[in-house]
Amino acid sequence: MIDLASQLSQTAGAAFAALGLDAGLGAMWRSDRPDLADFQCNGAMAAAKAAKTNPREIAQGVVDELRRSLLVASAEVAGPGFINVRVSAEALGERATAIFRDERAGAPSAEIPRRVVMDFGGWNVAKPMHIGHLRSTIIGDSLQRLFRFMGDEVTSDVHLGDWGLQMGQLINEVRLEQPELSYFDADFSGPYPSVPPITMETLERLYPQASARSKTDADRRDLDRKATGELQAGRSGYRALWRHFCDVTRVGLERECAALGVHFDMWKGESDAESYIPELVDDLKSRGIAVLDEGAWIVRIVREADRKEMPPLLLVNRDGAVGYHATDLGTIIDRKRTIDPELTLYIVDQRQALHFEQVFRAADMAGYAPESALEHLGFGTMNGKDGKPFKTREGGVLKLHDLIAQARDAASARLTEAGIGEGLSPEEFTDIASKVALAAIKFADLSNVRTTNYIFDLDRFISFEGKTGPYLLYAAVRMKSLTRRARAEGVEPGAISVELDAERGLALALDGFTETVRGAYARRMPHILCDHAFALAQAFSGFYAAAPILAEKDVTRRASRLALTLATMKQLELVLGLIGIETPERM
RNA sequence: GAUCCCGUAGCUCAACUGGAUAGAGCACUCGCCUUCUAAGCGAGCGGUUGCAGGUUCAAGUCCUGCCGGGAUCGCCA
Repeated sequence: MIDLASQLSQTAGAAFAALGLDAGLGAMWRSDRPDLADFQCNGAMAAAKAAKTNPREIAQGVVDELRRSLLVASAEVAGPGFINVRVSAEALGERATAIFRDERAGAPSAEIPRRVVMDFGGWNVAKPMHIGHLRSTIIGDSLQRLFRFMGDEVTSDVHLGDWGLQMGQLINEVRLEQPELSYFDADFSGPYPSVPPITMETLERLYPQASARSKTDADRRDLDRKATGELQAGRSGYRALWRHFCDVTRVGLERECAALGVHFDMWKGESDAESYIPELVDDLKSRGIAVLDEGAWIVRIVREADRKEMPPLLLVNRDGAVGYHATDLGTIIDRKRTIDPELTLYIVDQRQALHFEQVFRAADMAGYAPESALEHLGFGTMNGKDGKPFKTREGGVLKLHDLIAQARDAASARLTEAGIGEGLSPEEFTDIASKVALAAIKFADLSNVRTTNYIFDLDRFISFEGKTGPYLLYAAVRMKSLTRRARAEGVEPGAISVELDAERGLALALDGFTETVRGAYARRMPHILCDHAFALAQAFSGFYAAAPILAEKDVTRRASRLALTLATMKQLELVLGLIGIETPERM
């Protein structure tokens, strides 16, 4: 299953090679001048620069070769040495037909499947999921779907923040409010009560309090550090209380995950690295990788080539407690022994870039994992219209739960307004509204380039027109409707032949899926998938408006258009699946 | 202070490894529902890519300086 661009690249590459030049110069891609060409190649100019010859001459040689290809309807040299190619209608029709028959609708597979771990570090115990957490969850989910689709063996780990200072802060905050709890007894050894002494609501209230006090009050901070150290050292009552924090939080997070349609293979946390910490510390100390400095054990990771300051990795602080540097290293050891991944991806806020740089270097120095097998996939933050971290009108953070609820309400209102709800059962109505809402949210977020900050605009997130998730669903639903009708009327699909401009555009869009998937996979960029989905839906909408499909009288042509529709539907559902969007049957 | 990222149409965002006339959506102005879902389609309007230099046949993209915004910089994660 080779896409047109690759086939053309091979032909052009061979022509370059025949001239004694690098075959890679023959790379062709969709032209950004659709008025002039379907595909273009710029290699002649680069080649001429290196060889100090005339680029148009080289280009002409390649063009002569391209013209022999059955794919090519026309090929010519333009401007300083651009090579412009138009593919034949026959080639486009065959390619579209092949996509129609292909289970993967033209998508490539990984050449060598790998074991891949995806770490979604970002959620914390006791903190509710707010819209700031949307990105790691949605981006990570899209990537795990994409990597699996490519054939990799993916293990996703939610990797909760459950082991740091915030645990000591919470313990002390609970102690302030409920000092009578037996968990604080030094000799606590009681059974772990089935009813937690705190609820998620309590935790959500206590956490900001605790954090604020710890920040402003040095004495309190010392107590929090001490409690954290004791928790990590195994103090029984603290462990029991901590376990409650984790359990209560997890129930809430799983609910949000279900609402978002996101799945994790493992619900591990920083604390799961605990058993590896002693040997990790010993190992690094004994090999002289960790050194004592100002009472703390650190790993110096500076390199000569560094231009920026590289603070050392803090392995054990002067109170004997470990932070997330150590737990991340411990987790690397854990994964090495249990999964032995060839690649680990950390889908975590861009602001953690330095942290991961430190951890990766240390892991490499210690021989736990080569730096090349560890990748931090940072993402930008969501800002408000003022460019600062997003706040609600009341000044608080918008909870993910509330965002989803608002989107569902908006979707329900839109469905009712369009009169869709009348013939549907309440269940189906709710299901459709939910799918529309999720599509709106996910697409609005994922269509931004992963690495940059962007402005969160609620209206845009739940809007249903233009370049939005619901637009894509609408296109898919039209295709499904046609499919149902075709089945009912007994119309069969046939070989695709490309006649109209709209059909040509749609066939070219379908062909681009191969490169889309390859690019999104290589760069770990879901927005590339979004762009393709939109371009495909747009091309289909144009086709739908321009050409009768089942209403077409000519039987062969009708069969071709139905096949084109089915191919598009399959590919659109595939790509939507990769960004975590489900399509309803009607809307 | 040091380092890194960002600055593209009124607004929100694209632009693959440097390629041709910088593309979408929203908003605004027109036109299109007696045939397959108008959450749609077609057309128009809208740009000195923050500023000034430089490299190149070619710069939104690379280099230098400046302006504006953000992030990070060992005991919080």
